[in-house]
Amino acid sequence: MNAIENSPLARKLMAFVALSAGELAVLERLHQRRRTFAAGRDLVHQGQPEQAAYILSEGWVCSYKIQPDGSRQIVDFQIPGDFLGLRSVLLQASDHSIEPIMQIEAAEVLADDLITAFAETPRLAMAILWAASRDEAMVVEHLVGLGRRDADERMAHFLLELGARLELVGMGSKSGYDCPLTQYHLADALGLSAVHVNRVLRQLREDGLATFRAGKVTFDNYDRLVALAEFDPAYLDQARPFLK
Amino acid sequence: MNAIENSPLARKLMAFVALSAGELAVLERLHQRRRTFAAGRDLVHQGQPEQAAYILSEGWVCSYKIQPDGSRQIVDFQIPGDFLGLRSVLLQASDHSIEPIMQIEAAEVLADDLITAFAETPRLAMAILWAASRDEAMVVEHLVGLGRRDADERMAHFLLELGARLELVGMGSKSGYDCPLTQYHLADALGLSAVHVNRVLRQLREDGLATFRAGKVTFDNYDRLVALAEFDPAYLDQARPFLK
DNA sequence: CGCGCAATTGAGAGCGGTCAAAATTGGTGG
DNA sequence: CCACCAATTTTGACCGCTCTCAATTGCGCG
Repeated sequence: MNAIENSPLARKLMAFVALSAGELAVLERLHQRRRTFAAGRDLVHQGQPEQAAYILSEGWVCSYKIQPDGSRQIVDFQIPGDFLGLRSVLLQASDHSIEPIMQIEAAEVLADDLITAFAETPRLAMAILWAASRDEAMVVEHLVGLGRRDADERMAHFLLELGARLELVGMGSKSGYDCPLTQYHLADALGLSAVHVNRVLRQLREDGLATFRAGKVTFDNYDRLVALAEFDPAYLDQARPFLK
Repeated sequence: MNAIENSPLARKLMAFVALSAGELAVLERLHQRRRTFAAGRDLVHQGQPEQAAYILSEGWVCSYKIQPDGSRQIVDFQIPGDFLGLRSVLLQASDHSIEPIMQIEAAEVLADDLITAFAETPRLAMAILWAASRDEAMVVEHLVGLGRRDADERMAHFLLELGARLELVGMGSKSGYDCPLTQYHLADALGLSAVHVNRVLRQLREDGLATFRAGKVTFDNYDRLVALAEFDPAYLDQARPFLK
């Protein structure tokens, strides 16, 4: 039986707080209303008023903004266990779009259900707020990368961050992970051209650091990659369950 | 008498919700514990556990991250009426540093006081969450700029955003505003070198778009500047008090 | 008056962009 | 199983934006 505690979200939250059976039950309740979305069809579109949030249980999505000139900047990717559109539940129109990279499964979460759950289980609320704040820290780190890292470091850092996130939900390790992104996705996320992304990937591969190929990322030399990226996962704050 | 409703924070929040006398009184209570900080002395330092948040009432500060190689990326600036360290009140160690750009005045806000205030006045809580979400949207827009705008557009967009924010608290207009930043601040925020910032500013000045000089920003041609930056202030969400 | 910081300007180099084309891959239907 | 098409990946040539290095100027303050 694949109980709730093996869901990606529960795995992630339990890295932060140990959740009781009761809290897990509340979490499970939030997972009703399962829905499926096709690749490429926007879940949320820039400018729309937003109503519900989602818990992503299968597949990857990306959040992005389109510029007037048509170029796209991906703000971040969400993987299983991540919330979608959490911040905008309470608030105004969405300022960005959300697109599934592949067919995904997500549980719709109504604002009221979330508020009820928070009231019942403060520790669960803490854990979810922790996750939200971690998402924010990732956006900030992304911003820093765009401002202050060159293309190689950016790519290395990106691959490592994604690996660390996936590891937390049991979908990756220090040797690598499955990755459905195209080089265009990488380009739009890293503020590079797709052509240059390709060159950077070749460089990493030829230097024996990492391989991005056929939907798989392989860390050929994890430590040297960390050194290149100056990757310090402190901002991910996933080293310690500190509320036992 | 300079009542609470003329404080920068109240002015800003009232662009979002009309606050009652009672709500304003609660807001005023949060402004006890006034403190002064000198320029250049970090309020919060990267990696420290953080305890309190602040409401900035006078002066400017910047939030930044230092890279291992010593370079600095400024994530955003805070102006009067902004919260400092709000997100990290509930949570772990700060992932960034906060430094006053000049001598500032700020009111320390304890987590408990904030929670009490939220419980008493849900509308005030809504307004503060709106402000927090607006801050996040600004970080995202900043990220987009670093990824997808060239130096001129970036600078133009930055000057316009700051102008719009200052206008909301009564410290700026479409003709310009006082700005205590150095060109090094601009460089660290925009992901450019200080040298290039200088060239970009000269360009804007010579093109008759905007002048940055002697602590003042002057919009010489607001509309053309907006066009260059493709500045769409929708993400600032400050067009409408929609909860009367 | 002189020190230090901020602003300014010039010259040269390089990272990453654009344009263009070819090779590879995966999916689809005959 | 094979042929074909679209999407993705790969590579080369050239260009330009922005960086670095270096020097100079301007300004506020002791």
